Amino acid sequence: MKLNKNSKRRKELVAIAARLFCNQGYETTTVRMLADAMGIKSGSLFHHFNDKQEILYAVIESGMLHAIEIAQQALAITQTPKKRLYVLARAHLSTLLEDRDAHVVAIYEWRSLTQESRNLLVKLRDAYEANWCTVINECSEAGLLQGDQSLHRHLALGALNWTVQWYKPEGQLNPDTLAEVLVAMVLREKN
Amino acid sequence: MKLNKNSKRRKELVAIAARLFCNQGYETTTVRMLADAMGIKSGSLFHHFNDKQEILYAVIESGMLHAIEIAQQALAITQTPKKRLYVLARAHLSTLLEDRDAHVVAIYEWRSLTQESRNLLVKLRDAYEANWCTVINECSEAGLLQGDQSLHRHLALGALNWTVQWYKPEGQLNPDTLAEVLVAMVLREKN
DNA sequence: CACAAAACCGAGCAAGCGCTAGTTAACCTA
DNA sequence: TAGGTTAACTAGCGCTTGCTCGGTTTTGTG
Repeated sequence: MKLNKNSKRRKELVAIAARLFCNQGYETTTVRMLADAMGIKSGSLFHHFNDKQEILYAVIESGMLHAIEIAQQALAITQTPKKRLYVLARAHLSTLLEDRDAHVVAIYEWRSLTQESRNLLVKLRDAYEANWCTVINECSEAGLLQGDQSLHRHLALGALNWTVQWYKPEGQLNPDTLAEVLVAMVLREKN
Repeated sequence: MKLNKNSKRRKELVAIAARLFCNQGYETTTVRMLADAMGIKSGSLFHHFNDKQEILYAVIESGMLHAIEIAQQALAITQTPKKRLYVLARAHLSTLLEDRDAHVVAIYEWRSLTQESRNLLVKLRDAYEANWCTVINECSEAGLLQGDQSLHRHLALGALNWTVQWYKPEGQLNPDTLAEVLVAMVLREKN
């Protein structure tokens, strides 16, 4: 049995699975729950995916691919180091908000992936974080920040990723301002 | 059947459960695995806990109670706002390292708690975060930082909590320095 | 040393789990 | 309209899960 990984139907199912995995967790979401939400019977699920873990993989992969795309686009049209740091942070927030389900799942359900799946996704994550390495290095060379670059990167990404725990886009704080504050924090500028 | 919540044996079991929940996740850790690691049979587990979820609750509660204790101690003997921010960050890192298992579980397995358990633990979390509210307000009144205090708190706690993802205490970076960098970041000071 | 309390054992139940097998129905294309 | 492809269905297998319960052993104490 071979599956069509790019089928339109499959993409719909992945989005539905992302929602359930995000809300209830991977392990507590049964294939029957997934099938119900998809409007099919549980057996039919395995026409689209080889097993349950493959659905989890597909959810996380889709979120990461989209994140990489958005970040590359933002950096391609931006020149100065400080602005590049800003658009990267802003892009990070965008993906965190747009594909919130997928990214929450990536953070919380990582350990339910097989080792093989993890290895593949680590490559995607590294490809994404390479953007951060580049931009932080640019800021460093421009004299905008001092010290351990990987430490700056980890602290910045930590502060950003933690926003899924508390940030509500319908509140007073908008993502643009949030990204600005984060840049000011990393570059030690009053704002 | 009434259980002794403060029994010594129970505390040992909670520490063992924390380790398993941290390494494999709550849902994928079976009561049989727990019992094995504890050196008893699965049925005997329910002599100490009413149900599996109660073990999860006990793990998280113990971590939070310890964190509150450490933070209070650190603040009790420290005066100036900047130093208080430092010792609070340093205490946060200490608990994150000493009770790593419990805190990882608190972050990742929150959703497996019953609503009732969550409500109880939210009170503990609020009690802990009240320290951060206080100290950040002190820094603000001393003119050390400007702007939205809760935003500063969320970004700082995010950067700190994310350390469980990457920080290895056996590496070059020691916790003291890490806490210093974090304070500098929050207060926008070069370091 | 008696005896209550605490800790543990061993067997197993009822429910739910991921997944499979075999089949049917709708749709496209030659 | 025949043949193939895709997507869905029904039914249920084999196993694991959290948890129960009656009985037994160990431990602490007056």
